[in-house]
Amino acid sequence: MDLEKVRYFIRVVEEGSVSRAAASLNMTQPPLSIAIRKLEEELGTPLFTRQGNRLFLNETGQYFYKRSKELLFSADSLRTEMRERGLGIRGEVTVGCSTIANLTIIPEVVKRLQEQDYQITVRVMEGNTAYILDQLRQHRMDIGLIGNTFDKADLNLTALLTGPVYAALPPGHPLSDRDKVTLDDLRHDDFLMPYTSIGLGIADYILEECSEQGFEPSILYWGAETLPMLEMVKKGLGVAFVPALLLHIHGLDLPPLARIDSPTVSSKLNLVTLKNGAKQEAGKRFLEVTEEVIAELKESTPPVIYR
DNA sequence: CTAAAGCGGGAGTGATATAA
DNA sequence: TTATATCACTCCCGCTTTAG
Repeated sequence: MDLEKVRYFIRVVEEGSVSRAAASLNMTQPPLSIAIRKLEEELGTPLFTRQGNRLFLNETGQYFYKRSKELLFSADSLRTEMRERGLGIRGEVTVGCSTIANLTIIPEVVKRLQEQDYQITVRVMEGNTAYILDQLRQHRMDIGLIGNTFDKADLNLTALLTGPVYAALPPGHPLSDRDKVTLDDLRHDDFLMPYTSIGLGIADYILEECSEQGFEPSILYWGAETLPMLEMVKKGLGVAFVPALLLHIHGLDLPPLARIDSPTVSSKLNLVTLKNGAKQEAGKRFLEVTEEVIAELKESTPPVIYR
C-alpha cells in the first residue's frame, strides 16, 4: 500500500471533495480521482459511495480513515526515529565490562547521555575478558571495557586509562599505615590474585615484579572478581590487589589500601571493539561520552579516603 | 565493468464528457 | 452550474540492454 495514496485519501476526506483536496495538494483533480479508485481496487472494497458526481465516505471509508491516520502517524514516528538513530541521538549499545567499570564509569556515562537528551539504551553485561571477547565476536556486544592488554588480529584495543595498583591489607597488617609499599615489603604475605584469562593483567605484572625482586609469592587464591577478594582481605586471609578505578566507587567499606610503588605494576582500562564490526552512531556517542568521563576521572581526586 | 541509450510504467496536465 | 470520471497526451524515473 502506497503511503502517498493514503495521504491523498486523508486529504480528500478532510477537504470533503476531490477537487478541493487536489487544489490543496497543488495538483489537478484527475490523478486524485484515479488514486482513490486505485486504492479502492487494491483494498478490494469501496471507501466512498458515489451519488452521481459526488463522493460520500462510507462506513468502511470511515474506519480506513481512522486507521490511515494511525498509519501515517506511525510512519512519521518511524521516520523521526530513524533520523535520530542516524544522528546517534537514539539507539542501543551493548557494553561488556568488569563490575568495577560498571560501578564507576557506566553510571556517569548513562547520566550524561540522559542529561544530553540522548535516547540511548545502554545494556551492560558484566563478565571477564574471555566472556566479553566471545560476545563481541558473536556480535552480541558492541563495546568491551576490560583491564587486560592483548593483541588479537580481529579486535581493536585502545588504552583508555592507566593507573597504579593498590594492595588491600588485612586488619592489623604492620604496613597498614603506609601510603605506598613495594611488593618486596609483602613477600611474606599470602596473595589473593586477580585471575587473567586472556592477555596481560595486574597479576602478570605482579608476578613479573616479584620475580625481579627475587621471590615467588605465596598465592592463596585466584579470583576473577575484585570485590569478593576484598571481603577475604577483611577476614584476614591475605593481601589483594586492586586497580585504581576501585577508589572511585562511592560508599565501599574498604580495608586499608597502599599504592604499589612500581613502574611495572599498573592497572589499565582498555576499550575493545571488533575490527570489522558495524559502527552504529549510538555506539560512537557512547564512546565519546565514555572518553569524556575517563578524561575527567584522570583529573579528579578519588572520593575514597585511604591511608 | 561502466556509461549511454532505449524502453515502459506511473503520475501528472488540460480538455472534455457526464450526472445531479 | 458544479463536481467527478475519462481520455489523450507529456514528463520523469528506474530498469534493462547495448556499446565501448
